[in-house]
Amino acid sequence: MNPVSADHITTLRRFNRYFTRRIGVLDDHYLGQDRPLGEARLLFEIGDGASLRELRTRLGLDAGYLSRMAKALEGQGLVRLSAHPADNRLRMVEPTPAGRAELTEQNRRANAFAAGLLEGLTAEQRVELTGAMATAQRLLRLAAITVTLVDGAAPDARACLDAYAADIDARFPEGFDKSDLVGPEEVSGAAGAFFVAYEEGRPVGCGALRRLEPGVGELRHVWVHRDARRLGLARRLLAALEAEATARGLTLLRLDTHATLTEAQAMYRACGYTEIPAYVDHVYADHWFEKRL
Amino acid sequence: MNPVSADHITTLRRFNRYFTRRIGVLDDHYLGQDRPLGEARLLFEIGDGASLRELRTRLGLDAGYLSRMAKALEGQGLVRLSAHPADNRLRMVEPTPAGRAELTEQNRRANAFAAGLLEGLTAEQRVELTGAMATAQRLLRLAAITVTLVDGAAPDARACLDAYAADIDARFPEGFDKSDLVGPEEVSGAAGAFFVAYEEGRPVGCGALRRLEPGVGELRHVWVHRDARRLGLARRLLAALEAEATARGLTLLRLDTHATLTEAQAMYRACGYTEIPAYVDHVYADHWFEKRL
DNA sequence: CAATTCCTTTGACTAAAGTCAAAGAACTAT
DNA sequence: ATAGTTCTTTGACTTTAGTCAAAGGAATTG
Repeated sequence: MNPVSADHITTLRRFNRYFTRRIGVLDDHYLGQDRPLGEARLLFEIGDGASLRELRTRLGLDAGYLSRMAKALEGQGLVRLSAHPADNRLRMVEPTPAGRAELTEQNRRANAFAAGLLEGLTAEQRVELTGAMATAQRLLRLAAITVTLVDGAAPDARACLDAYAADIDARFPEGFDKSDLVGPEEVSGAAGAFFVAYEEGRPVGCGALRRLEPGVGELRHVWVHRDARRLGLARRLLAALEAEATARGLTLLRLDTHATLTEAQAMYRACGYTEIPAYVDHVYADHWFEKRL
Repeated sequence: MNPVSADHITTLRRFNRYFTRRIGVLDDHYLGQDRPLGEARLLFEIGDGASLRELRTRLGLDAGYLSRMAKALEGQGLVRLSAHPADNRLRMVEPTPAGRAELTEQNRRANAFAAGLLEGLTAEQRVELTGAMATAQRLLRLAAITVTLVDGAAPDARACLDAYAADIDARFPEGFDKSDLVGPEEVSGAAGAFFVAYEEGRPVGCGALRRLEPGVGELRHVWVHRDARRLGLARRLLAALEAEATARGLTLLRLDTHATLTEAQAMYRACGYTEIPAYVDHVYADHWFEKRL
């Protein structure tokens, strides 16, 4: 990793200070106008309903503390507590109509606050500001995503492949059959490698490397979760796969893809892959690429 | 004011939520590693020294609460309390060497945290991210600045003019004499107008409009505080002055400026002012502009 | 089916954050 | 010089946020 310049650190910290002081803190204040911030946040996080367990992990709260806050909200008539239909240990929390009304009001206030911030700007400046925020958020998210080598049989790996299969099943006119996915043994140990991208603990992307023949590898199942697209994550995955291939002494990488996946093809081209004739006959493939490492 | 689009509000709120959750909160956590957050923040805010009164307004704290926290920090040997030399009601707080050491450590941690955030990005992405943050901050600041009409004799107006005079005294090779400033009566009532730009309660810019002759006005002393430059504030001031001139039935605005103030000249040109021959003989003027409203 | 794990509740605390009002010393304006 | 204002301190509180451990019912696992 190249070292981080002091200028960048200063800019980030200055922005952070300014932003949290001016906006973050104020926003919190608006959120919990009449009730403790903890309760207001909890109500917000409950949204359309959730289990206590989910809330506990999402907000990082103590179980006892959460239990009491939920009871307090129930006492105020804002939420209803019930047992989970399938697992009686879990408790479900749902907003009542009064709770929903409060959420709507929270929302209205937050919107008014945001609108107030933008009001002093011209239309072009608003576009510039929101554009800059979107850019910053995209890059902050990308920076927080880690790409790790996992075993091909790991639950996260299989979960990614299932999600991948569901995604392309919906995209290919002919559908997609899961039997076409690589088996765990094809992407483990000497045979290959499997990478999973994690964002805040959840798998949001994957990519597999498989040995085709001596010196030649194949990339398969490069996939990014719908919510994590347009961040530049596919390129990160590709870079990890290529580095792994190089480390394994492979000098040529091949891959096949489907005509409908035009963005994928564009990305492969942009990353130095060139289209080649079919190197293998494959049900779902109609474009083939390779890159010399 | 044109209405704020819902898309912009959504983007801003989404960014706000993501940012405060991911960075703001964490940063606070790092700041107050071994001591209560309140004390850590107070120490940070004390910096190289401040009065309790200043801290109270800056942090918005209760006087009693602040007094106790300051005493707690003193008890830990981190700050020294003393009376203000000129005003014995005020108490000054200064960090001791131990306090400074703690600040340095706070700083180190915050830097490490910021560096960690940027680490996963390539050099170009870091430039893009910090650029976007700088843009966002600039526009958020601009949005928070209000331009108000004040009396030419108001203390804020005179304070701005004094700062303006000091600024250009340092820039003009021949210096600048304060007697050249407009008098309060020239920019009040029917004779003229005076605008002050405020950022979080402090005056950070000004501009004066003076009636020259029927239908013709003159702009004078358009100034922006050093800390508030490059935000686009001068244009805002100009817009306010022009709107006022229009409201007063003026159809032509004139102004003079000095050869050394090249950015000012560029701005006037960009805002539709055209250079004209001298309309008045004036010590500090060697360029003249006008604009038809 | 017994042991273990999971999830929530309850009791018993603590620390931090903040509020309010009274009082007193120091300055300011008239 | 006096009245009013400003700033800080102190006492006496309250609320919020959070921790820890014990306990019990419900699922899971060997």
